[in-house]
Amino acid sequence: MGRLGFSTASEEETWFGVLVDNQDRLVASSFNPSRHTLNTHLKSIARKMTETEPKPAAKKYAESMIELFKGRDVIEPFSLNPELATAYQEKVYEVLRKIPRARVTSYGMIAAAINSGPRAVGTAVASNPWSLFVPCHRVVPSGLTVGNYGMSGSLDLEGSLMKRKLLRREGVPFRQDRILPGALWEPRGG
DNA sequence: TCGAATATATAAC
DNA sequence: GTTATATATTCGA
Repeated sequence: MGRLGFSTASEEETWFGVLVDNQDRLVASSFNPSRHTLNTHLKSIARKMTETEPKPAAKKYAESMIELFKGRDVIEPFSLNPELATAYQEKVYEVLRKIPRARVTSYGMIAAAINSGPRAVGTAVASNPWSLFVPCHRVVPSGLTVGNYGMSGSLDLEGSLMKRKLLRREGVPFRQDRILPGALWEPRGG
């Protein structure tokens, strides 16, 4: 692994940051209202990499994050650096990337699709390094509540509210605090 | 509502 | 290496 690049952008009182490798592949992305929390989080990820020397990075990813944050599609292609993912996590993330915009699926449905268990899927989804680019916010509990969302590592009410906001902006239909069943998307096997 | 089952990941030994 | 502990869950009673 060569040198890592780092880039941030800000919008709507939220900070967005990406780590990229020397081939411009995404190593990680994250966002948080607190710039400090965001930096701390990305730095802790960077420490896991074999080298962590910063370099000026492609700003386009941070800007893409803002597009995704606003619920829009991103045309700009991106590729992912898989170094941080285990084989099992890759299987889960492969499913996540297929979830269409404005749709959701559940931890259990993913588990069924890859012959695993829902709690295991939960831990994998929770450690998704590529916030927004790999849409882990589209995974919800089977009861179609919003469920949990960790922003830059922290699990709190803010996270849930953010998850709900992201889904609503994409066009996921809600009634009160429940997602309407029509938004449910079933992962096809493999 | 509550407890058990469940498949991973991680830390400690 | 191996074991213990913790999960962004689920299902049944």
